[in-house]
Amino acid sequence: MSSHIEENYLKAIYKQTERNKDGAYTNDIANELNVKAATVTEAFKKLGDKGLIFYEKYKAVTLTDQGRAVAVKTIRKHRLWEVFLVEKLGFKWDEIHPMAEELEHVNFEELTERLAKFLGNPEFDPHGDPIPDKNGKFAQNKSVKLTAINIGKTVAMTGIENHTPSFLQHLDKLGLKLGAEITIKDVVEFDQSILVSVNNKKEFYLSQEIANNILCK
Amino acid sequence: MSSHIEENYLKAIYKQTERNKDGAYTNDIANELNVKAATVTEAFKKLGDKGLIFYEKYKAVTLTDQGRAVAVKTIRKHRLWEVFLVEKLGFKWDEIHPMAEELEHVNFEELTERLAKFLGNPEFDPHGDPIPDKNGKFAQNKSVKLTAINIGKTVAMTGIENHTPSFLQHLDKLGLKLGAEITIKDVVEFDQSILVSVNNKKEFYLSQEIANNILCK
DNA sequence: TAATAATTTTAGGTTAAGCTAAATATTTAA
DNA sequence: TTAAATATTTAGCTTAACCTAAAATTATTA
Ligand SMILES: [Mn+2]
Ligand SMILES: [Mn+2]
Ligand SMILES: [Mn+2]
Ligand SMILES: [Mn+2]
Repeated sequence: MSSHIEENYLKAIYKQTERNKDGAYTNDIANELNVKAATVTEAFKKLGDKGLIFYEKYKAVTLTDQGRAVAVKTIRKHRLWEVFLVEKLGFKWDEIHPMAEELEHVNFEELTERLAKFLGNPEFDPHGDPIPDKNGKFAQNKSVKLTAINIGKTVAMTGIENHTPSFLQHLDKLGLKLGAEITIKDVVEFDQSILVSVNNKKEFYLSQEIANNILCK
Repeated sequence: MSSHIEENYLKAIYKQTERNKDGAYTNDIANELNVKAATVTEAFKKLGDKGLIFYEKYKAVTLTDQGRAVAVKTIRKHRLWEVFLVEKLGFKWDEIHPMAEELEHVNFEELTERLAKFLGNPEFDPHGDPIPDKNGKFAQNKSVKLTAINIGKTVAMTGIENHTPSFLQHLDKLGLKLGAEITIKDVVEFDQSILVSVNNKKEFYLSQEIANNILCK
């Protein structure tokens, strides 16, 4: 299994396990990576043989320490390149994911570490996601969903839980970027949408669906 | 044929054709890419079918316009990343080739063009090799080999014809980097080695072998 | 120019990573 | 608690990119 492909499987398993700590099911990964379930079963067998995941037929898989290390390193590379693309090359946050998806597979430890230093050892990527350090440690960010904030409170936007370009572009249009000060003005009982003001300026309604995908603290 | 592999073949054919305008022979490419001759024959057939090279059995192959465009774009990406690695990340010129060899295959036109701009649209890479512009045009650099310079003349070092780490490291040790002012003090009749001074300071002998791999103007 | 050497191609095989269709196992719901 | 639905695995195929060994072609040299 080429390292490129291996890294994509391990990263997908890592992310799925973050959502559901049982682990990752065949279908989860098939959907994430746009391959068929049968293909994933084969991949699971090989990753199991290599000691990168725990695999038992019909059970959700989880990462071994070794597998997790590969996944976390890949995430580190991905997020560092995303910072590079935004901070140095001026891309917008909705444009960078596909490029980082390729750059993350260039494997030279010295390159990664020098890139990190060049960027000032950032702790968060342009989407507010934490960048693990070279030992695999993530900065703790105890953010909560915007839907959990009470009326009257003001919070700072720290991240998002949906990375699709359409969601990101919509946030841009609303002036909602990382660091924005959001005040909860009201909650509509009928549909749970919320009335917010941003940086004490613009005021508008956000659907529950949107508010659920915004993290803050 | 994955684009990654295709680009490596086309780049190798391009470079070989620069050396020998007949084109590239099966064995040339097999040696360059560390694969067997039979593998190259197969690749030639596929590249021929795709309209990227002109292939006739037992003849040297040459690039079509389309194939040349891919090769030149790959060279552009390679050399831009080399500039990045040296100028921004502080790598030395003997360390960068393997990393650029991977980075060159990340294919997003906008990324390449923004990288170029970020680097100040450089015309030469850290080895003095010209970087084609986005239309595939190379800056003309009419450099000549150091062995072609007469006694008494002073020239500026502009490039090299050998990119091995050991050669590059040796040049470093001698203080010979791009831009260095080299004065030809003497030519030894016995072995054609030359006595040079660098930046009017150090003076030493260079074997013909070495002098042949140094370009200047 | 004929024999030898070198190069290239062909034939046949392997491995990785994907696929579809069918078989099997697990989960859900009547 | 069985039947139906869903999920996973197995079996068998395909394609790309490599390989070795043998055959064919081209180039060199005696
Ligand atoms: Mn990826
Ligand atoms: Mn991100
Ligand atoms: Mn390459
Ligand atoms: Mn170079």
